[in-house]
Amino acid sequence: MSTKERILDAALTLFAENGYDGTSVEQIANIVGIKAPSLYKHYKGKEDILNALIDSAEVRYEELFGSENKIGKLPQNREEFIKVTMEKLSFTMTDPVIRKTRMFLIQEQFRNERISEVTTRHQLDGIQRMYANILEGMMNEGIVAEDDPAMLAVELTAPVVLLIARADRQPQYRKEIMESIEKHIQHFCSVYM
Amino acid sequence: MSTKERILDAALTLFAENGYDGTSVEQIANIVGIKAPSLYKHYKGKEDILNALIDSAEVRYEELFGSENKIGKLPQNREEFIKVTMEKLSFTMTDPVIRKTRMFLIQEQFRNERISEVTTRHQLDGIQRMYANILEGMMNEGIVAEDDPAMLAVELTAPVVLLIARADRQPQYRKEIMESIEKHIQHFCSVYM
DNA sequence: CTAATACGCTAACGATCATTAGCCATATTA
DNA sequence: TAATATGGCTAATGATCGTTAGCGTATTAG
Repeated sequence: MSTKERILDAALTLFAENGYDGTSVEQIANIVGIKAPSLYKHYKGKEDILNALIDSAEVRYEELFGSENKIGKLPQNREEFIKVTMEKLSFTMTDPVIRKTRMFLIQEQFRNERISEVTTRHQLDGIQRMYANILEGMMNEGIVAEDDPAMLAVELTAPVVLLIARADRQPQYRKEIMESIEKHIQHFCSVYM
Repeated sequence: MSTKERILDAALTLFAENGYDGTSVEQIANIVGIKAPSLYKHYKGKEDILNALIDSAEVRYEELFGSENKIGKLPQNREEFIKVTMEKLSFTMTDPVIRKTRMFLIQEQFRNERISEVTTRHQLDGIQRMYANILEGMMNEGIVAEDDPAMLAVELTAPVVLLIARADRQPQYRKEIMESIEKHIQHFCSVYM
């Protein structure tokens, strides 16, 4: 990894942990293993690092939820749907970069309009559009009862997003939270499938 | 309002807007109309103000969701339930103190364990326990189909909480978000009532 | 081979931060 | 009425912040 990338990586870790204002340029440099002024050979300043991080958050959002339904082929029944969904969520929940990006965005969401928008996409639009696609496909195949797919996607994803946010906040309850998520998905399926 | 209260009030406004680390003691003093050092006649330091704010957030949580179902008498039908719920949500969404408390907590949720817990109560446990009570009551009276009340409360409140958070982030969409909330509640009722 | 670029370093800058010391006027209490 | 407490003020402190200047070395380009 290049120094420039390692700076971004360190900044993401620290911003997620302590927020932008709670992180000093020196702390970032420390993790990278250089002195603070050397950092300015790679970025114009602290704000520049912040913007680069938002850029990479946008890219990651595209990778996760972007353009087409990235879940592979459509689940063919309730059990398969639950299995695939839980796997994807478990990954989202534990992958360090995704997790840090989420924590970083949530803390800085009021800082400027761009972060507000990215946060909304991360927390709402992205996942919901993805599941709206999946559910619509399953409706067409008669696996899911006919309904507004966008609406159903909200009902499915909102509790999950909130519970994942709680796991970020209180990682000591990760196991129980994972069970709550599964319980919710089971309930969702029992109502709509 | 006493100076001590006005300091808390100013701090809440600034912490909600710029976060704890993004707010200086001088800014707080400016709003109150005193000089920064005078502030130390009322609080030991900045951290002390933070703790007092968390205290008052806990009190507010108790007032909003605490002990008993505070929604008054049980709604007797679907229309009444929607009306009462929308009123309560509209208040929660726009009341300045509640809104600022929410924004403050969300930004500082990773700062320490106490804030983590209060945030969880504010965002999850509080509202959900309240609606679990209401829904259970309505089940007993045969208005709502028999089900796990806690589960149903999650399905009802999670999308609402997420959408309110979005309204905090992007107030320019408040109207559309309010409509989304109503649409979701209608959908919820059409499924379970 | 030489010039230029990239990237590390130290030293130092001014700005801002939270906080303390100490002074003074007013209000409260003994 | 005297003593004390309250709550404002100015001045100043040391710490930390982000950032710049400028130097040296190694790599790259012409």
